[in-house]
Amino acid sequence: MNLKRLSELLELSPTTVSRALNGYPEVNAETRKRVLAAAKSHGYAANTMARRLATGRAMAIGHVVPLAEHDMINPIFADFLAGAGEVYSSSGYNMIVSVVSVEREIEAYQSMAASQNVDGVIVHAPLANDRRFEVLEALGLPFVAHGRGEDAARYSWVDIRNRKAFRQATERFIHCGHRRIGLINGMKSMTFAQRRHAGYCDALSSAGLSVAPELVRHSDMTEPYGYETANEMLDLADPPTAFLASSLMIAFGINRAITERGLMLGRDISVITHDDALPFLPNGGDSPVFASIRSPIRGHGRRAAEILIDLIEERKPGPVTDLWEVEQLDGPSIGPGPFANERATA
Amino acid sequence: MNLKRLSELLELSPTTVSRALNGYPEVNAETRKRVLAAAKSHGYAANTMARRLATGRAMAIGHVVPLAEHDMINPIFADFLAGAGEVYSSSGYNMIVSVVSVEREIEAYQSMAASQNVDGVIVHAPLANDRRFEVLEALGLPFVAHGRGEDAARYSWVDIRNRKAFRQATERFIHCGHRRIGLINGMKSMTFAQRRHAGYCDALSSAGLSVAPELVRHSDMTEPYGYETANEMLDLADPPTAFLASSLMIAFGINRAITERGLMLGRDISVITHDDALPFLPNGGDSPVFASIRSPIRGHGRRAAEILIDLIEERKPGPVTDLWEVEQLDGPSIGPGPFANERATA
DNA sequence: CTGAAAGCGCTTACAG
DNA sequence: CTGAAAGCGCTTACAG
Repeated sequence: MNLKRLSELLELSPTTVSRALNGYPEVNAETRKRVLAAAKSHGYAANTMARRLATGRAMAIGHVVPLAEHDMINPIFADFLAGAGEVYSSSGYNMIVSVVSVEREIEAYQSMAASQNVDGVIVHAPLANDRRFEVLEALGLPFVAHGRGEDAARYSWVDIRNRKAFRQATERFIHCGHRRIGLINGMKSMTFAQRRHAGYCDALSSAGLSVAPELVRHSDMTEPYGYETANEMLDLADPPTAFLASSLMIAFGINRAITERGLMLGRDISVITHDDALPFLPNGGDSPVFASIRSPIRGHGRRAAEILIDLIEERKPGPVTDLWEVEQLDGPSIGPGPFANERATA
Repeated sequence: MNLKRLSELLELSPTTVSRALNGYPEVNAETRKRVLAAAKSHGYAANTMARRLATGRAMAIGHVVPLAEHDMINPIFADFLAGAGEVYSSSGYNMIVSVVSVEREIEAYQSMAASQNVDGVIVHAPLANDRRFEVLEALGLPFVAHGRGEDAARYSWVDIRNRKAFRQATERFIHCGHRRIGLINGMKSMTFAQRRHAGYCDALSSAGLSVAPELVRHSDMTEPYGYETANEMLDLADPPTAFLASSLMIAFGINRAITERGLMLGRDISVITHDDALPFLPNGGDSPVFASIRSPIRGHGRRAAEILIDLIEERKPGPVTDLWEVEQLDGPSIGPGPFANERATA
C-alpha cells in the first residue's frame, strides 16, 4: 500500500491524505477520521525513504562503535544504548549502530555525513586529545559526547563528576585509617580515567600523603585485570590495605585475589568500586557486596539522546552540557585500616 | 555536493556519473577515473535516502530489543550485535536497533515492515511458543533467529547444541562421582534453557539417577541469582556437591556463596559453567577459574548476519540453519564427588 | 478545507 | 560508451 493507492481508495488527493496523516491542522475533522481509519485498516505507513528524501531529514542518529579484532564490547555501551534507544523510539528516530575497525572510525563519521543518513551522532568514550571532535565540527554533523575531553566548552556532553567521586572515595578510605590505597583504573588515554586519577591524587595530597606510583594501574577494565593487579600489589613489600576499583568487574577480580589468599573482604582488605549500575551486573542484589560510587548509565543514554534531538530540531541553540553527581554508597567491603586508631585519637 | 552538481563540474550526464560510481562495466575507463577522483576530492557520496528510494532496497537490518523498565540489557546481546555489525559494515548495510517496551515488540516489527525501512530482521532469544515468527512470516519480512523454537524447520536460525552440551557436562560430573547436581538455569520460557534442562535430565536418566526438582532453578541469569540459589541449595538437608551454571555471571555468584561458607571451589564443591566467551567478561584470563562449555557469541552474530543477507539478496533460497558444536573446557572448578571411589572400583 | 504540481536526489530501462 | 527522461513515494509551497 502506498499513498497514491490509499488516496484513490479514499477518493481524496495524496496531498490531503498526507496532511491528515501528519496531523496538519487545516484538515476537516471528518476527513481526517476517514483517512486514519483507512490507513490503519490497510496497514499503511509512509515509506521511510520517500518521506526522508522529501523532508531532508534522516530521522536517525548514528553510534559508531570502533572494535579491534578481539577487543572488548563494553557492557557500559550496551546499557547506554538502551537508554538512548528508548528516547529515539518515542521520538520517531532510528538508532543506527556502525561497527567498524578502530582505524576506520573517522572514515565512518565522514561517510555518515557524506551520505546524509543520520541527523547527528553520539560520541562514546572521549580520549584526552580526541580527533573525532574536530572532524565532526568540520563536517557540521551535530553530536553529543558521553564524557568530555579538554575542549569540552565547545560541544555538548553528558558526564559524571569523576574527579570529585574518586576524591571522596579516597577520602573515605583515609578517614577509615587507610594510607596505602591501590587505584585499579581504566585505560590511561580515557578522560574518565584521568579525572579519576586526579581525584585520587587530590585526596592524598590534601591529607599530606604522597602518591605511590606502584599503587596506580591503568588498563582495560576486566575481571582478570583486577585479579592480577591486586595480586601484584599485595605481593609488594608494603602492600595496600585498600583498593579503589574503576569498575565492578575489576572489583570482582580483586575479591577473587583476596579470597584465594585467605583474606577477608572488609576486614583484611577494603574495596570501593565505581559501579555503573548495570541492570545485568548488580552489585550483590538486595545486599551490596561492595561499597560503591554509583551512576545510572542508562540515564546518561537517555539524557544524551534528548540533548542531541533538541540540538537537531533546533530547540536549543549552543552546546548543552549535563554534569551528573554520583552517589557514594556503603557496603561491607569497607573496614578500618591500620591507622584507624591513630586517626581516632588525633 | 549532489549528483547533479558533480556531473555539471565533470561536464557529464548524471547517468554516466552514477554508473561510473556504481561500478557499471560499460563506462569508459578514463571517464570512470575522472569521476572517482572528482567524487573523492569533493567528498561526494550518494544521498542514502534517494538511492534507497530509487532502488527499493533499505540496505538496513533491524534488531528489535524489547526492554522492561528495569530489565536486563543482555551482555550476550551486545556481543552478538558486534559480530552482526561487522558483517553489515563490510556489506554496505546499516544496523538499526529499535529499543521498545516488551508490549510493543510485535508493533515494532509491524511498523518496520509497513514503513519499509529494513530489508530484514534478526530475532533474538526465541521463546517456546513465540508469536514473533508467525507475525514475521505474515509480514513477509525476511528474518534469521538467534536460537530456535519448536517450529524451527520453517525458518532460518543460528544455534548451538544446548541439549548435548548440558548432557555432556552433567556426564562429566557423574563420572567424577557426583550424584547431587544443581542446575541453575536461565528463564524457563527460553528455548535454550529448556534444551539445557533436557540435556541435564538425559544424562541423569542414562545414569539411572532421578531428577531432584529442588536442584533445578530457572530465572534471569545474574550474579545475585547464582549466589542466592546456591545458598538455598547448599542449605538443603541433602545438598548438591556440584553445580551446572547457565552463565558465567551465575557461576560468579555460586563462587561467592561457596567462599563465604568457607568452602573451596573444586575441592568441596564443583562447578561447570556455560561461558559464552564474551570478551569483556573472561573466565579468569589466561588461567580459567571455571570448567566450562564454550561458544563464541560474536561468531553467531556474524553468521546470522551473513545468512540474512544471503536470504535478502536471494543468493540462497529456503531456510538456512547453522547448528554449532560447543567446546567442553577443563578448569580447576571441577573435582571428585562423594562417589568417586565407588565409581573407580565399579 | 482541498488539490495540482514541483521537487527531494538518486537509478535505470530505453535510445542512440 | 553516453545521455534524456521517467520513476521511486513522499511533502509542501502555491492557488483556489
